[in-house]
Amino acid sequence: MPKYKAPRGTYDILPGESYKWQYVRALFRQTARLFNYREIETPIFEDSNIFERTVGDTSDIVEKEMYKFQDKKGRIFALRPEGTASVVRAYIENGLHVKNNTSKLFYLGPMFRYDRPQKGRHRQFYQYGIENIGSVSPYIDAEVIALADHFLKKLGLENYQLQINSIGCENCAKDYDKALQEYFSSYRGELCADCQKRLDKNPKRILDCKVKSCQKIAVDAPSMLDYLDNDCAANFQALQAHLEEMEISFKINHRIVRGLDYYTQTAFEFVDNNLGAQNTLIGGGRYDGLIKKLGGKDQSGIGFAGGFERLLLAMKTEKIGFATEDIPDLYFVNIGSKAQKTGIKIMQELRQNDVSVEFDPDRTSISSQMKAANRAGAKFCLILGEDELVKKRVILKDMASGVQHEYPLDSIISEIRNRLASS
RNA sequence: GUGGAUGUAGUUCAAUGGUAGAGCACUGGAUUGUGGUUCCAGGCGUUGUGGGUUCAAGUCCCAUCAUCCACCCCA
Repeated sequence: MPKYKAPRGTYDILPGESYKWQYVRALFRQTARLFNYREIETPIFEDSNIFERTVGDTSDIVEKEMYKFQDKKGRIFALRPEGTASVVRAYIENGLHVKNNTSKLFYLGPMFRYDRPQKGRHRQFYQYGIENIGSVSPYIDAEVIALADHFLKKLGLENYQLQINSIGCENCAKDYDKALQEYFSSYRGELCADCQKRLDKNPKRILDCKVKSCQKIAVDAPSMLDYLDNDCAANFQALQAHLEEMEISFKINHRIVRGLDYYTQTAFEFVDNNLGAQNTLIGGGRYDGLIKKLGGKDQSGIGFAGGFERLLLAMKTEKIGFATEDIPDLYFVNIGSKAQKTGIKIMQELRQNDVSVEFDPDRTSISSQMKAANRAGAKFCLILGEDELVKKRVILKDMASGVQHEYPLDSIISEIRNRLASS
């Protein structure tokens, strides 16, 4: 019936939900700070080349999911489909490497992909993520994972699993792709149509296929882990050792293939199987060529990103509570216009003293004002009528207990402040 | 991009092709100076939109848009 609706795949975060978002965002910021990451905000649109050159121009994201548009000068921009490329661009452009050898950055905000909406998937969705640029130490891989794990635990989630893999450096990956192509070629006719395409374009994806006949064939496919060179293998071993030191449980899943082209070596996912088809809570990995590709020094980086929607879904299925919804401290109930005048002055003063006050001038009867106070969840009611005005007193009522007392007008502010402080 | 299901009041849902209804929520009152319980009263909403079939369409058909779920992809 409404004339206008939110665009497909987008949605409004309404007051009944927004406090949950505040809560998870605050928790992520806190967690990032524990590990000394600092917040960065980048534009939500960028030169589309930034994504096309890094995410991979054969990936679905740039092939069909980007919101691209031209501005009045004909420049081609894209709404950011992910965060890493933008952060790295900002890192290079602002010379952040000069200040420190390594940069530890986190971000949060909306991302955009022209996808078919489904559970846990939207066209405008909200991600949080971190990037650690400049270090090649596998300890950092472990610490990045630890941060993600810490965050999920802090939220109270329990039903997730960490899966790790190494997809090797560029050289290992090449050898491995070749090996896969050799292996799967002999089964070409038995693979599904999609996998036949994947065989030429991106053979690793066959390992991920959900078609049963493909899975059967994939069981005996060569493992990436056998194709890692000495460095990559050592790093992967070191990562596992660090995770064990940190007592973070994980599972090696050599079928993790991150979708974005820039990933190398460490790849990991936090998966929650109660979420439905879109079950990746957090995904991340190391990206070695990315910084150079965007015009920076030959540095390495590692990071992850997670979707807030899926986080909220997981919290819902695990029945985890949030910090309470915002409610007013006080509701002002007035009877008569004279009382209202005095009340307005008191409210002004209360708000200047950090007391939140609600008042509805459209409600006249005291009964209806009390009802509204109750519904708003106010802790106290301030009741002011003609009688009190004459006595220069006001009534303060505790809504939970129903107990009320009169106080002199000139002491009410401090009385309320004391009562709120002790409640 | 593909497939399936679904679109009726703010919301959750009813209505053998024949005058569009209920619960919850909301507003007012009972209580003209006191909330939560209770009772009473208050509902035209282009039945998502546009066509078509029919004497007659919320109901059947087509298209379109949207939602949900899955494929795909990914956070």
